[in-house]
Amino acid sequence: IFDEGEKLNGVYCVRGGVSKLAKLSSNGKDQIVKLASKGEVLGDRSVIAEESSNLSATAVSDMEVCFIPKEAIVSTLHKNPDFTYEVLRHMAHDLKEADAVIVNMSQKSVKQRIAEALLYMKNHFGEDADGFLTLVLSREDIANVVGTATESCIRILSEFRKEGYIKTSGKRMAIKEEQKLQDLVDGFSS
Amino acid sequence: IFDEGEKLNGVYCVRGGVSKLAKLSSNGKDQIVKLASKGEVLGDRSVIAEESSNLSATAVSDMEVCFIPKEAIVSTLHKNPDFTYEVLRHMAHDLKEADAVIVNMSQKSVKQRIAEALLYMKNHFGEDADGFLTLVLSREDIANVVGTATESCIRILSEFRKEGYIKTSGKRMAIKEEQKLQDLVDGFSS
DNA sequence: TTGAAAAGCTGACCAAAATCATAATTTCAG
DNA sequence: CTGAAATTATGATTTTGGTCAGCTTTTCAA
Repeated sequence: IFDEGEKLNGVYCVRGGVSKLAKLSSNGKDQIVKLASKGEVLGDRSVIAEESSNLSATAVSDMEVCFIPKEAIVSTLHKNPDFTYEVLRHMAHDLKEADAVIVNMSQKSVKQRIAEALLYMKNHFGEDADGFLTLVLSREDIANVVGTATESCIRILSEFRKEGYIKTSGKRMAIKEEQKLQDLVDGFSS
Repeated sequence: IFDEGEKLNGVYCVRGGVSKLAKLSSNGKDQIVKLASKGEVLGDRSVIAEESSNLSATAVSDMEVCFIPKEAIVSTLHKNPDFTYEVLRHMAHDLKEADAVIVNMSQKSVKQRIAEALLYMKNHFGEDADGFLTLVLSREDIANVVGTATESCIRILSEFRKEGYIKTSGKRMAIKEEQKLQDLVDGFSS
């Protein structure tokens, strides 16, 4: 949808499908910073801060997006203080979430972060009739979400499968023992 | 100044000195999310998002702060759209910085992150006449900034000292070879 | 001034995770 | 359907960094 460093002249509103927002690190690996789905807006930070994008946005599944030009946003922000205030509240909330992510990244183990990512996928994107997660990500994408090597991610998912916490079918995954994963995240057992 | 979970009824404006904003992780360790100095505002996110604080703010050095009650902020935000817009721009910028921190945390080694922290301390807080960093942090605080164990932090700083990149005098530190540290951060050599 | 507490330092050891290598499986275009 | 490419899987090895333990130095209050 757009690339890192690109100058955006508008924002994208997600109508359907899922997009990953990633940032390239100096060692060449992508770090996925956010997964955006229906109702979420991409590029708002860059347009508001009047800087070029710090992230790239890529479709994970087929997507429908609509474009809102920069001028429309900026003029609404100036004309409608209530709107601005709401955007502000939203950003303040995002910032607090970002703090939580920073703490997770630096203090939790890869296993805990993967368990957390699975729960996040379930809670934010749901599961289908068979109990499989609606959002299908490659192991590599999951690894990039939690900031680890693809192999480590695969290994830990295999372990979860052997423990019976999840089941897999191709790249589709289903959570069988949500509580066990939650315990892992919370640091019970190990 | 205030604690995590506390309900703030105003923001604090830093007049002088330095404050650390930290978040307690589930394993009991503090993660320092931000160092705030003169001109910066503490607690703005929580007041704007109308949530209780997700961070604790602690003085690192003697500080002078002034308090601005919540009502004053909120009413100004509603009355003065330009002010709101500026706050919004500022937050959008902070969010982009937070993304960068997330990438650093997950993709860079402890050594790289410590080197980066030293450069950050120099660039944001300056150095005195003798070339020592103005901001004096304990090894433990530095470890909490980069998200590592205190011992690892000490070990790596010792290494930097032996390599001649920095010199130390008590807990005061001076950067001798800025370029070498920068090369480390950028991933040249190792 | 002194003695206890805090901070800094160092070594030994261990666990977590990255890397390298290679194989099996799945996906998909033609 | 079929073969190449991508993805998933797993083993072996190495590196990084955390933990534990003991020690020295600094700081600071009584």
